[in-house]
Amino acid sequence: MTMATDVFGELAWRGLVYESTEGLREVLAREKVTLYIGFDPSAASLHVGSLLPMMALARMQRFGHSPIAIVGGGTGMIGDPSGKTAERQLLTVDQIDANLAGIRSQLARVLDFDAAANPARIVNNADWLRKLNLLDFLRDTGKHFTVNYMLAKESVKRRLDQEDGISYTEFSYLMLQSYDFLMLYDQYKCTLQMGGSDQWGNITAGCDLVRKLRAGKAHGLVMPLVTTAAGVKFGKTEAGAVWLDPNLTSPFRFFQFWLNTDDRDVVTYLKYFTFLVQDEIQALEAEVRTAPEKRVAQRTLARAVTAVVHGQDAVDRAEHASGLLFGERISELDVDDIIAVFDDVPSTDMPAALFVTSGVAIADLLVATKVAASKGEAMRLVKGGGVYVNNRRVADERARFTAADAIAGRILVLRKGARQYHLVRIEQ
RNA sequence: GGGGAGGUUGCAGAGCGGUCAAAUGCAACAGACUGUAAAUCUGUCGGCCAUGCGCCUUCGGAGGUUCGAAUCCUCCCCUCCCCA
Repeated sequence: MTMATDVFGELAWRGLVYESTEGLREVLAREKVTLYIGFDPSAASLHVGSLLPMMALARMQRFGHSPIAIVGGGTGMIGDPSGKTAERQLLTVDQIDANLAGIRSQLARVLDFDAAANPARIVNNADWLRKLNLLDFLRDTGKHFTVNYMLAKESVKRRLDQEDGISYTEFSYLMLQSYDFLMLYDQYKCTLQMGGSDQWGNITAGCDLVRKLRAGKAHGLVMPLVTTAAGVKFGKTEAGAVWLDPNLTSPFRFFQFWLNTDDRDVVTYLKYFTFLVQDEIQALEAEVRTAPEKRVAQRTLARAVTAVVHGQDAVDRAEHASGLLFGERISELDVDDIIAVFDDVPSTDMPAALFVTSGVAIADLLVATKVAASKGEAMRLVKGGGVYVNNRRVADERARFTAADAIAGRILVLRKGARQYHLVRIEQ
């Protein structure tokens, strides 16, 4: 048996079922449902954390269910207090609309909108929330929420204990999210909401609302939070969050992020973030045990995820670049090849006039490219042996570089630490 | 309205007239080891010039006392706690 025969079983062996409502498993086995997951529109791009729900929608669709991605253009204006310790910065309508467009295209990478029987949909809850009338809302929906219940919510309780408290705005979030569920139930017969484990309270509240107002049975399923064995926040690197937008996180860095996955996490991530089946993952798990240094599981993970998000071309280029960067001598490479390899890597153009006679000091180079925040820091880095030019360690913190040091007189490859690269192009 | 505690370098948290760019922990960055992993160990961790034990800007804000203040005084702003 290489694949669970029912979605619920499939999700379960992948470790994606953190909690679910009674009877969901049977419902999913019996009928095709419409389900939804909400995505946060507070940025113009999703990051790797959102990959888990994205993949979840795709998995559901593969089993014949109809996925809806709801982008919270309405609720995004409010801000979900779940998992937040501080009040959110409110976004303007324009910002949110701009963000929606970006997110939409990213979701489109894993969802099939043209499937005949169960097409995926993306909806914006602003369509109904923005035109909501306060009095009607309070009478029809608000009546079904007791403040007692809302106060008991974990996310609210935590904020109540805090000095800053919680605003009425964010306090209302629960009702709005529940209202979304109700609207989707009405419009698309949507009977299942999924999300991260922090959404459990919001989701069950929605189920209750559907039951009270429509006498319908709605379900919820939440997935675990993605953790790292090392205890750091998932999806962060030295350079910050790992985004799905290639302009924010280059495919090369994206690929590298996955490739650098901890041995202890890699099997979990294969289950979470790829479509690989049980047999394949088990084989990789064995590989991690017997030959961890080969990093086969990490490589497979990086390939699979990068292919889904950026396409096979990006995978090929990232692997090619990785091979060159971590393998051969850079200075032996062809300039055009280097420029191609470093296509993804941040770069800075500097006028040729600077590179004549005495040249540019390494510290100035590091500051100009923002590899170091200050000259003092740059000096320290070099002194500590953490700076490389053209893959050669810079030994002297007062070293200067001229066009003669550049590859073909045009390119200096700066590197900080093991793998943070920056390309300096000398303008001709 | 009354009483009390406090705001310190990313966070937490010492310092309470000079030896304070400010202990310690965490985070972060670099190095060693290694498998582009983890753990561990080492170093760094305001800025500038340069390499002197130099200069500049920092300890909620504005003034003041002093040869000298994060440390004392005055006023202001903000937070928390207790009482009403």
